Amino acid sequence: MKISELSRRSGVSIPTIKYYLRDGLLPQGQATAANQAEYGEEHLRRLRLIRTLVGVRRLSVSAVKEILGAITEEGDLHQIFGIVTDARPATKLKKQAKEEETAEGDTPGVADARRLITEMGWEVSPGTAAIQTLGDVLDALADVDAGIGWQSLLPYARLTDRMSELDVKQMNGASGLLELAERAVLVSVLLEPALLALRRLAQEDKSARLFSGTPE
Amino acid sequence: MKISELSRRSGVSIPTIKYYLRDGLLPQGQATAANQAEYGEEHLRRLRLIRTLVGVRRLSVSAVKEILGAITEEGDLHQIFGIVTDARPATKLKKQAKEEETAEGDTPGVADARRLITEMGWEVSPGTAAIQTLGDVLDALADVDAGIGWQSLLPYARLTDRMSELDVKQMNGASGLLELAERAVLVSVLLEPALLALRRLAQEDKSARLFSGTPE
DNA sequence: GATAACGGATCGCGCTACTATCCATTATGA
DNA sequence: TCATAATGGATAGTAGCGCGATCCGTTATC
Repeated sequence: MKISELSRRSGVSIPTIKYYLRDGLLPQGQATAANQAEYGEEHLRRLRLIRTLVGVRRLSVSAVKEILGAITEEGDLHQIFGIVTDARPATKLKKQAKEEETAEGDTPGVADARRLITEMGWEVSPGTAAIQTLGDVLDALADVDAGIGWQSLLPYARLTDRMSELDVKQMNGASGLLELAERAVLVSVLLEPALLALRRLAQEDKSARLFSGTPE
Repeated sequence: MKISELSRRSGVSIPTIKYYLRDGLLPQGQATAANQAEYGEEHLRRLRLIRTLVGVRRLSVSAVKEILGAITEEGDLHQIFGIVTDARPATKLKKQAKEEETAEGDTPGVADARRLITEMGWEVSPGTAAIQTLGDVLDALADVDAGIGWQSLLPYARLTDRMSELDVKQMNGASGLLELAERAVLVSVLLEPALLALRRLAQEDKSARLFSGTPE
């Protein structure tokens, strides 16, 4: 398959494919001459996966690159889950705002996040990016004085614990290791917007029953 | 309070504050002269909320603007929830990819999303953006042949249903209507990255127990 | 043997979220 | 009182991201 066919079958323009090739998102095809290369079905699968993560999940190209790197390097599924978990969604902000940003120790929020993890009995690697994310949110909640602390998140944590059991159940039925890894990415990453959408729908349903038509 | 004090107390640079004022994210201060204006505590609160949504939740400035508009316009809490739910997180993609994008009817995924909502007994306005989001994910799952359909999402939906009950419980204790609306935004929007982080931590825990050290 | 497609590289573009600079005006303090 | 600094308002510039457009010399195709 040449690049034009790859473009037609994937619906991705040739300049975009070239861009992904340059950036290392998509592996180079088998070169047959100085200016000819052959692409296979794996390239098509890859390309579809990339477009799904970028288009639907709205990950940055660099984040997708990290995830694809994790898939490609051989490793057990737990390692893949770990790297996928660590993949950062977007760019960071500048400094300013607070000194805590540059401090080398844990922020109060991160300490609370670790408390929550201990309370749940979860065993996770202590440097996971998710801990930082959770800590950032707890810091922000404290900053705006929302009255929502880590204990308030415990019931949420119990629900996500059950969710993750569903997640690992979705992993059955994949054949090869590569396919299993791709499936892990889909379940872990692509389901995220779906879960948020489900929560918002459920919120709308609940808020209709409780708050509608009852202004101050 | 003048702009320099607002900047110091919020940690946001003066040019950025000016930018938010221009963009209508932050209401203008009370003008006391041609080149003097007075800002109050509400401006400080607003600014902190903006920085939280942009910095922690990583919403785009335009999305934050929509949400703040929803807060400010008087309305019942259910309306606010609805508008917050509809607020789009990022920019759209170009066309191409599939013809379904431009089709005016529902995609198969959106139809499935509506089936799921019916099955859950949820009552939501039929034009909610969350339905589209959910449909997009279902379409993407079908495209990559993941074997995950709307029925697979039912157990997830039941968990998010319980989550939303927690969410509305968090709404207690706010005094004014404005404060209630801000709280709704925090619970609905700011908790999203926290929930994803919790799910990832739980996934790492579960995958460690099930998959670690068992390569092909 | 003309034409089209190929790969590879470079340049440019539209968008976002700011940042920097300039300006005339107004507060501030020795 | 008068130099200095800060203010609001406007305009212009910036960095990064995700591509698209174009040129190039080479190679398949009819």
